[in-house]
Amino acid sequence: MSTGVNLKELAAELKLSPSTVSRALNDSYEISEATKKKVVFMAEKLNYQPNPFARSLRENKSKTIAVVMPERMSSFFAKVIDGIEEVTQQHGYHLLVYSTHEDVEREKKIVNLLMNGRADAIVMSVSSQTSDISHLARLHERGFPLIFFDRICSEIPTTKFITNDYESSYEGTKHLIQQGCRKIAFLMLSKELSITKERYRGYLDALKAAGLSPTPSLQVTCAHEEENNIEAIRAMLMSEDRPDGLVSSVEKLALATYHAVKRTNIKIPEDLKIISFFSNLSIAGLLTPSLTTITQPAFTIGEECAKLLIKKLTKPRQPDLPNQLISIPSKITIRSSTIAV
Amino acid sequence: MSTGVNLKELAAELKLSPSTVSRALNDSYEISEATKKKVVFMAEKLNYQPNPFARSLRENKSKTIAVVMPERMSSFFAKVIDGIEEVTQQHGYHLLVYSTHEDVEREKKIVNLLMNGRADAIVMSVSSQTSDISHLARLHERGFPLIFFDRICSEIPTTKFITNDYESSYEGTKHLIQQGCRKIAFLMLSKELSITKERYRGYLDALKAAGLSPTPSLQVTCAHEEENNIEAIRAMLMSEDRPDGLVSSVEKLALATYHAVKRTNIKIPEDLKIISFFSNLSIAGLLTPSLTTITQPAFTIGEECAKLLIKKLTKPRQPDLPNQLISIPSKITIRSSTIAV
DNA sequence: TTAAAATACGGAAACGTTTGCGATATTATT
DNA sequence: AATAATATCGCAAACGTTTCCGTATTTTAA
Repeated sequence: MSTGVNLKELAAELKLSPSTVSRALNDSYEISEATKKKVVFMAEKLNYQPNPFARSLRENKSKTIAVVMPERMSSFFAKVIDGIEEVTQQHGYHLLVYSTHEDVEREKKIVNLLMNGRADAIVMSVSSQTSDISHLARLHERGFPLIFFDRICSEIPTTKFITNDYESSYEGTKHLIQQGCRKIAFLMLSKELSITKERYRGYLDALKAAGLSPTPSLQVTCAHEEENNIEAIRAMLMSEDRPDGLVSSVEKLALATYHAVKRTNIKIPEDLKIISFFSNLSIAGLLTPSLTTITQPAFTIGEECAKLLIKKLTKPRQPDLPNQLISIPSKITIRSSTIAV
Repeated sequence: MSTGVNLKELAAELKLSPSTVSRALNDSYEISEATKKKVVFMAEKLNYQPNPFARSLRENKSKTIAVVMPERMSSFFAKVIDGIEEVTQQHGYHLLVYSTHEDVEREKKIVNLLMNGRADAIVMSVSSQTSDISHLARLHERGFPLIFFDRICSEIPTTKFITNDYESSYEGTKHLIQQGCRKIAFLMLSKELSITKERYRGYLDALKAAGLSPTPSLQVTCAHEEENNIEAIRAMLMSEDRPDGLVSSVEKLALATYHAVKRTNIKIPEDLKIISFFSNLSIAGLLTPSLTTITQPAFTIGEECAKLLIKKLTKPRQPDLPNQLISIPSKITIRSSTIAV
């Protein structure tokens, strides 16, 4: 595979030195307008493309951002990356995308590989297994630009973008209560996850505010394997203490719940009302009955992550990413799954 | 941001020359086992990470593969990338991922950027707008490794991975006919797309084989905007010549059809039977009624693309990617949406 | 015992950029 | 008119690897 002409060849063609050509292409003040024109014209003509690795080596930056997330087949993460790409592409940045598949070991391997400077920054959402955060701490201590979104790592003092997990969960639970629910289940992934902690807290506080007490058996922690989740949820739905309402803290568990319900004779919303954090709006409306959702601003979260990073990476003397938690509110859309009958 | 030690510093620490250390780490036969041990040990101790750009510059390869696809929020493409990542990660390759959002201009920009060698190969599925393929032809003429999947570009003589589009569509249409359908609609994206051409051909041939003639007004070409698609489909479903069966050539149009049907009093499968190319199996079972699907082997397609590329890129003297069309069969799963009543 | 071959390592060039510094020619200043 | 300032460009180093080549030492062959 032959890459096209390089700087030296372009310079030879112009009877100029490589340094002059380089400066001309980078619009340096040291070069006259006349030669700039000539250089740019010839560069176009020969379709000169600067070698990205030579440039990266020299400038010690890659114009690349790495995105590390737990899974690819999730409309939430897909939208976040779309948002990131939207702004990074405008600034000529490239995206390395990695999926950990909820596996910490894979996450560690990826993060360690990224320490060699292949990317200028990392924006990530941690895996549900992540409890040991030494790999992330090391990254940050080295001064590597690191941003978290959604599933954050609060111990690491950097910028994190989330939605208002607590409030949304509180409001969602409150909505169920207002619709007459008294025994409300809560579905979550690992309890270590920042989002489950916050959403669980909102759920509990809403119960308490209504004078309800949580039922431990109705709080089920799920895993990666869908079929197992469906069965666990079905068992819970059919138990003695069966719930009349359910809050799912993530999209996939709402789908698992619909599957579980299909295996019973439970009726939604008559016997069970459901609300879930959910990003795939098109699907939410197609479920039967349509699902009341807490919609995270996925695309915006991605955009904001990228904007901050681009600023940090392109402006000359930027400080470290501040230790702040930026919350962008979700929106609750009431559909049939929580309509009182 | 401080990257760790480099080769020179590591060599100094060991009182060896950089060349020796480099060879030791690359397990060269010129280095004694004793010093290899010492070098590897010290490298581990100092956490030496080779600079990827220096290596890329020198070796003229990036250990990176670019994936270019039309959209990210599609379970099919997500699964394909998962498949690609599964094998590339095992070989230490990285993935640059780009979404064209079905926009040719964006596709061209991305492809042209990729010509500078930032990636060692491209695996792509073209946008629905792509009719001018000069950017892809140029890429291939330069000897750049290029693989197509799903939405291929048949004019370019390289390897393409698809599913058995024609046969699956033929069988799917035949299934509708067997269930009693006589007026069968066909939904597609751009007619330029390889997949619509093949799937449309299968549809037509199945009609012909059954002695049915296609109705032009039942063949609707959709676009990017979901709401427009829904309305176009609804209009078609409510027209004089309303269909009693429907084949959707892509997943998103099946969802649009369910939305359209919700706005009418049409009953599935009583009034209308539906089959679609569809990858999100979990969702297919949750639709009401559950959707009969033609499931493409998305993950496998990704794996096969990656395997071929890895072989081409890592083995010493590999020939160019052969001009071949590799078909991996889809699987039809019959669900309620096509059950005769 | 001596020449040849194998072993183990170092020096330096090369990959393609960017940039500090020096050099020349041109213009402005006094 | 002599000097200083400015404009424009080239030389060479540097980024961190890999690898060609040379060299010194040791081993093998005759």
